[in-house]
Amino acid sequence: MGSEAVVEKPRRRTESKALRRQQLIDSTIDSIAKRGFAETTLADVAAGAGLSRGIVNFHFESKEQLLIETLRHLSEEYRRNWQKALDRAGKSPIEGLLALIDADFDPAVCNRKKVAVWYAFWGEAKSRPTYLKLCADRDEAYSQMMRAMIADLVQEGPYPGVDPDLVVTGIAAMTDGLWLDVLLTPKTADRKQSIACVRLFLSGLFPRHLKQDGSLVTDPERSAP
Amino acid sequence: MGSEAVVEKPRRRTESKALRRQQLIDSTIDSIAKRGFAETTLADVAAGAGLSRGIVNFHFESKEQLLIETLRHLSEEYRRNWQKALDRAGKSPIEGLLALIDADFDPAVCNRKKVAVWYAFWGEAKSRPTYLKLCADRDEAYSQMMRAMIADLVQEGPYPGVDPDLVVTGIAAMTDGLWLDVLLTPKTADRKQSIACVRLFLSGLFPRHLKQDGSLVTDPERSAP
Amino acid sequence: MGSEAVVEKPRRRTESKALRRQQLIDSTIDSIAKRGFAETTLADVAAGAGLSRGIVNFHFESKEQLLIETLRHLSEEYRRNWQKALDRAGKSPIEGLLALIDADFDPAVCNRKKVAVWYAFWGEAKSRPTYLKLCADRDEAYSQMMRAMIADLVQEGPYPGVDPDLVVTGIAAMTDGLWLDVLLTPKTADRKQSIACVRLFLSGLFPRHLKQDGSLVTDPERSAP
Amino acid sequence: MGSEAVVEKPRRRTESKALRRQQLIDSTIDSIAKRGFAETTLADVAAGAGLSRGIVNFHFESKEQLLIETLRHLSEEYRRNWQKALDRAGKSPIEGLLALIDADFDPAVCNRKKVAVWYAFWGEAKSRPTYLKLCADRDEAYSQMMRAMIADLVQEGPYPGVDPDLVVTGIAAMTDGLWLDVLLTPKTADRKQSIACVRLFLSGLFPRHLKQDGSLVTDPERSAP
DNA sequence: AATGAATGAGCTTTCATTCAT
DNA sequence: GATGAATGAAAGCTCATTCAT
Repeated sequence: MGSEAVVEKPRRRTESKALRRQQLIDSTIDSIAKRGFAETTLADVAAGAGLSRGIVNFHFESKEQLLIETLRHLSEEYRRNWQKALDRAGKSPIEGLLALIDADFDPAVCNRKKVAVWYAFWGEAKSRPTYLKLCADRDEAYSQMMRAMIADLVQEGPYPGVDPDLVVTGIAAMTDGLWLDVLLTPKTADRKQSIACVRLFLSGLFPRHLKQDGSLVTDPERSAP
Repeated sequence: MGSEAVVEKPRRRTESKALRRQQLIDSTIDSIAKRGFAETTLADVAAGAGLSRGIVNFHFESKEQLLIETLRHLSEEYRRNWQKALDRAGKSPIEGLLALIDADFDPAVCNRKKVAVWYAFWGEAKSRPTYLKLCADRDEAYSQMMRAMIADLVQEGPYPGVDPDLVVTGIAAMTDGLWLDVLLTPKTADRKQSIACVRLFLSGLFPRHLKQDGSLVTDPERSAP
Repeated sequence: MGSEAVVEKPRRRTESKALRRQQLIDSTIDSIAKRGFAETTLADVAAGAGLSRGIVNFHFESKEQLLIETLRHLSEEYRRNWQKALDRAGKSPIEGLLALIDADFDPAVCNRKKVAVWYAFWGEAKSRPTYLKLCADRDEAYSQMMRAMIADLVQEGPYPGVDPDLVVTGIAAMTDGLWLDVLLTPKTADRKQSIACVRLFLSGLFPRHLKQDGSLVTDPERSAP
Repeated sequence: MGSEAVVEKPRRRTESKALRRQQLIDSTIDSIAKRGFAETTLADVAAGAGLSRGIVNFHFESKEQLLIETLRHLSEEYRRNWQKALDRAGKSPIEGLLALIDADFDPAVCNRKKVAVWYAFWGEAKSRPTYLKLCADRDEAYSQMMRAMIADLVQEGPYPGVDPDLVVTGIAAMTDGLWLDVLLTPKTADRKQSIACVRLFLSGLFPRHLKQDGSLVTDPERSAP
């Protein structure tokens, strides 16, 4: 993580196209994180992958196409990460919700390099419709999945008067904003604190499921008060 | 707001330096919002301001300096906006807090153009230390001010077990994330809903001050429960 | 003729070298006619022949060599065309001359595609000595053959004061110029008119052999005046 | 003629735009004649004009635009040349016609450099609609002007049975073809011979005006036969 | 014999910066 | 102060050529 792709051994000239594309996407992510979006050149990307200058236009149509594929890759990786977390989590809504939140701060997706790249794409989204669409789609997939979960939780509570849509919007927003802290103040932002932060706010809304310290309310307790 | 700067009348060749600088900064904001950070050129900026090509290097040291001044201007505008809101607000912590939140979604600072530019700078922050510093400072100023307010609120509650730092982090994060919605899904994100969203989460933490529907608890009620 | 070479059936990997070379030359002619000389790439040529990218450098030394062979092929085809016409023509000088002129506007050599390619090579001739030589040789072969024919005609007339060399130069020039009309104004230039044009000019010089309407003077008439 | 533009003196940085454009067009003509169309790069053109690399895209939109303007310039120069010749010529049709033919072989327009460039453009005409249009227009202007002249001559003769359109086509074609000789065999092609060639063919069609040796028939003679 | 991934030189183009006016 | 022509470095991209397979 964070280092330029290094050529360990003189690699065979012909590798599978998919592998080459992945190498180039990885190098693109490295470069955007390191140099920024505006300063990333195809020469940087090629050099980072230990390949020759013309390679990108060979495997991708253009620089723009490479960037789009990079964003697509990032999106896919993000989606797979929370999907996997959900698969592993307990069946109850609150367990699923917490798994999802943990996943958002999993070092695999939430590290300074990846976050920097996400912000780079968001930063260009307004002026590039394709990015806008891909970013909006990512959020939409995440939100849809979480909405059902929160709705169940509200019913289970029950928590009358809590609008699930508003909760989803808030959690998703808080996550993105906490990522910004990872980017801007990496010293003070850390996984544990970020998760605690989200749980604190949730505990206020869902006291029958979550204590203020972020720990889960066990069923016997819940039935009691 | 939102349109390229237009030259209404043949302006006098000699205007004050400050005015020229402001014109160029405004045009820079317009261009970043319209074309994106990476695609903004000095020619665009000059043309947007109705001025000649060489003008930027005359009034600013370089393109980089113009961008830095633009970010500084944006930061300053943001700070003045919440400062003004605070000055106008009631003296109690909860009133101040709500005023602050409202200010964050004031159309003057939270519109798609300005938000796009903020994200553009955040997107470049990792690779440009100066931006990083300016962005972190903006957040720090905001957080410091809010921290005192939340601390008072927690004491006033009292809300034992609520960590003011965590609350500040969460609100600030949620705000930034809600801005992203303005950028990515302008159709569905609006001021009223954003404010409602933040208040909902606050109501969970500070029930003696804020009802779930986001309205203020009046003092007599509070003394009751 | 006129369309890109199409691969009808999965061809055997091993075809005779000569056939491959011919395929590539045909594809080169198609590409130059379609895209122009400057825009013709080896990838175009290979794709047009339904073959792989590296093929040209395999069957020809280089792109330049392919182009030279293409010009050579064109020259050869042109020469064979008038040769064949002469073989078929009557033995008299005027019959030979008319056969030659007809041959120059035979659709096999004088169609918009082929003419475009000829002009493409002429267009590059000044800066490429090899092209210059090949083009000059083509003209020389044609002129030499025609010179003898005209000389006979002049003697047969007799047409004292008509310089055969000048006549040859003029006819050859008119032919090339009429080809340009095929290239530039294909709508109005056609075989019949082109032939009529050349014959009109010849009728003025050789009135004992050719009438103003382009038809042949029969022997009995000729003896008369 | 024929040599690269040379920088005689350290020229002032700011020259009129028109002058710069002309310099670049001249350099383009030099380069196409020297290196050919396909091998002419903007770097060559800029260097030939003694200017910096980026200059062409500054004064012309693109390379293609420069080439189009070059062709336009060439066309204009050609038209002005025969126009001027006509203005100077005697009023009679035959005098005008001969002046026109002389003009076509005037060293100002018919020299190896210029002819090479004309052929370069003709060589690319099929695949570039703009060139095609410009070239066709050039021919059309020339033909229209000459058609009237020939029609008068035919009437004056009278030369019943001579189709003026066919004569115009033939003369124009012969001219273009004789230019090709200047390009391909500069040693043997010269102004005097080219003019003699055209006149020879005309003398056959218009014997009351032109003798076989190319000299003019004086009026008294004409009335005689 | 044939393929097509890979190379890298060189192209057009862009653009921050300079500077004579 | 302000202009905009000019510069030249560096970008994205093209493509002839090479070569492992």
